[in-house]
Amino acid sequence: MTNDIYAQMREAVLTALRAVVGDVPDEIAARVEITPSRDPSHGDMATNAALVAAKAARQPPAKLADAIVKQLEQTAGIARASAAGPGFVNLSLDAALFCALLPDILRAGTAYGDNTIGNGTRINVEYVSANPTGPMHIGHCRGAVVGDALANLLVKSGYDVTKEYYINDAGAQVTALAWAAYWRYLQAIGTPLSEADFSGEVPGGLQYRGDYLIPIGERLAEQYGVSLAQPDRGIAAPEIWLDIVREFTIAAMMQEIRDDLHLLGVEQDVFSSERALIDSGAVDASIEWLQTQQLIYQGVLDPPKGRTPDDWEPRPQTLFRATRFGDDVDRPLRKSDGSNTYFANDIAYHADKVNRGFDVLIDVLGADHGGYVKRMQAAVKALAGNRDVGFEAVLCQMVRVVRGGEPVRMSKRAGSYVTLRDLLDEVGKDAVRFTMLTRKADAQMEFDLDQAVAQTRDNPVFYVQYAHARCRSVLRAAAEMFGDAQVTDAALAAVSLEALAADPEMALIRRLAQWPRIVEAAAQAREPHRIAFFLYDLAADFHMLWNRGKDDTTLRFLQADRPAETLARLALVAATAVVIRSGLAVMGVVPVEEMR
RNA sequence: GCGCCCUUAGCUCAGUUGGAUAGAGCAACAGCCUUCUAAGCUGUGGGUCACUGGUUCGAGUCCAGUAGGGCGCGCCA
Repeated sequence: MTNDIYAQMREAVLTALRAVVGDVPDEIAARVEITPSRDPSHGDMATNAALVAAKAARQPPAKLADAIVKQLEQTAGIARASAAGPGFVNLSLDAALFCALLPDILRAGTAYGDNTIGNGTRINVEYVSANPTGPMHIGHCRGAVVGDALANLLVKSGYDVTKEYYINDAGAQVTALAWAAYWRYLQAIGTPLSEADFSGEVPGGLQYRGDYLIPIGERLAEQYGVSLAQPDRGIAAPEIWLDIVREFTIAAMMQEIRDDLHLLGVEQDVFSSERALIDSGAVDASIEWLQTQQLIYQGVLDPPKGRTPDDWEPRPQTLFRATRFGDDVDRPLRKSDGSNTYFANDIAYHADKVNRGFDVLIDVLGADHGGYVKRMQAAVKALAGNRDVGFEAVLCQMVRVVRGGEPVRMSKRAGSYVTLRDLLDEVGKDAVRFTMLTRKADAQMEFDLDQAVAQTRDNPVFYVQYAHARCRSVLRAAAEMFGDAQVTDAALAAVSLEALAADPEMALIRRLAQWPRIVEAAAQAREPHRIAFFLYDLAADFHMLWNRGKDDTTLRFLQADRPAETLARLALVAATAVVIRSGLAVMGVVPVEEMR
């Protein structure tokens, strides 16, 4: 179990509070917080205990704070306590208490920062879920990275996590895909049809004209010869080829998507197929079940207010009573022609997840699906019955790709980026992942190709990696000095740390001490980007300490004539490297050993 | 017209779930290489947290409204 100084101090403060006011009701205790001080002159951390307890205790906050201070002054590990402002209690801890963290970090390794707030809760994170109608592009990439990092974060916080991909392999889109692949097939066997002629025969016209289907057409030709076409190499009846081509193309696209995800470092546990769900009868079963709950009726929706579409006609549809669960309007499950809507399929899919026993379902979605969240929330509530199943959405805003300040067009022209593969080729997996996590998911972001590979401070990927490389560099040099056995994490966990006292050293240790609470808060808020910002701050603390050695040579890590001091500092360096690795692991980024 | 998200330094963004004097990077200016990597570090200047009210010990953070931007609004997925 992680040694969390903030959690320890919280207990100490609660004990002090009880000593002053007697019993503390749970709802007040829950509001007691320990936060790191922004201003070092306020000590190491502060608590709002007196402020939140004042009303119930019928004492002015400042007076209560004074009483708490008296108690805390007796507490082991607390060097100073003082009341301040409207009733804060500032705490300064013994340096030894902070230093005692380093051996814990070194022994725990990247497990430092793990917590148990998840308490084994079964949680399903669904992300990416791109339609298998083409290669992955940058738009999919952000959701993939955010979802994957979120899953890692939840694992680290003690949740039982399943990472899932929902394949939208049913419906009109994949039929259009099959037609497009069929066109490429006909081309491969030498059809006399022009593209325009062919397109004219396709219901809805030819979509998906990208080159990526050319090899699919060739493989179809290899495997099936001319058997899927008319003798004159024209269009055969769809019954002859549609199912075959559709299955073949979806399988090929999914393989490509999985390859891309693999290159991005994303490995999901479960791939669920919409088509399989439909074929199994699950969709109809879900609708029937909702019917038994009397949550379904035939009705006519009002047109959207103030914006009636030109072709609007009131039509009776099968509707789900989403309003009963907090949605704004009831939502259609069946179109006016009786076929199921996408929402109906999605209900069956989420019912499937509910039935698999998850306690929480998280969908990582593009922001253009934002309007979808309420109805899914309503559906999950209905499907869960008397069980308590949470539904949450993490919305990812658009990414605009720029190079040198100029937007990069999403066209096929040379030098622009269409596919995830191209992005990975230029920037690399680690920079893509890290950069995608340097913004809140629900804020629009600019992905600057130049910045992502720049070796300067304004590229956080580089800056954090550089800090880790510097740590490793020091440890390599130390191994020369002391021998390998002396500078392993295990050996450094046992060294005396009394020599650590300088301000920048203590600042770094205080930062390391915050790691567990950062992980906890990020997991609770479902905000993996906080990890990236923490690592950036941690790297800044380390780079600062490193450079202090320039002004004051006694602050350099390696002191040939003072081995005890050197070993203490090595323990700090090694612990810093551990925490950086721990954070990078959440982000799915590989730490570098040296810069080249 | 309705719903969701957004608006913080010249620019790009954080802001520890309501805490003390709102912080980073870039850009500007002034410094630091006899070193374990200067790919870095230090310092200075820069703010009506879009606006107006409200809630309370306390609001960038919560609520209502206004303005501006993004996304969405039955028979697409």
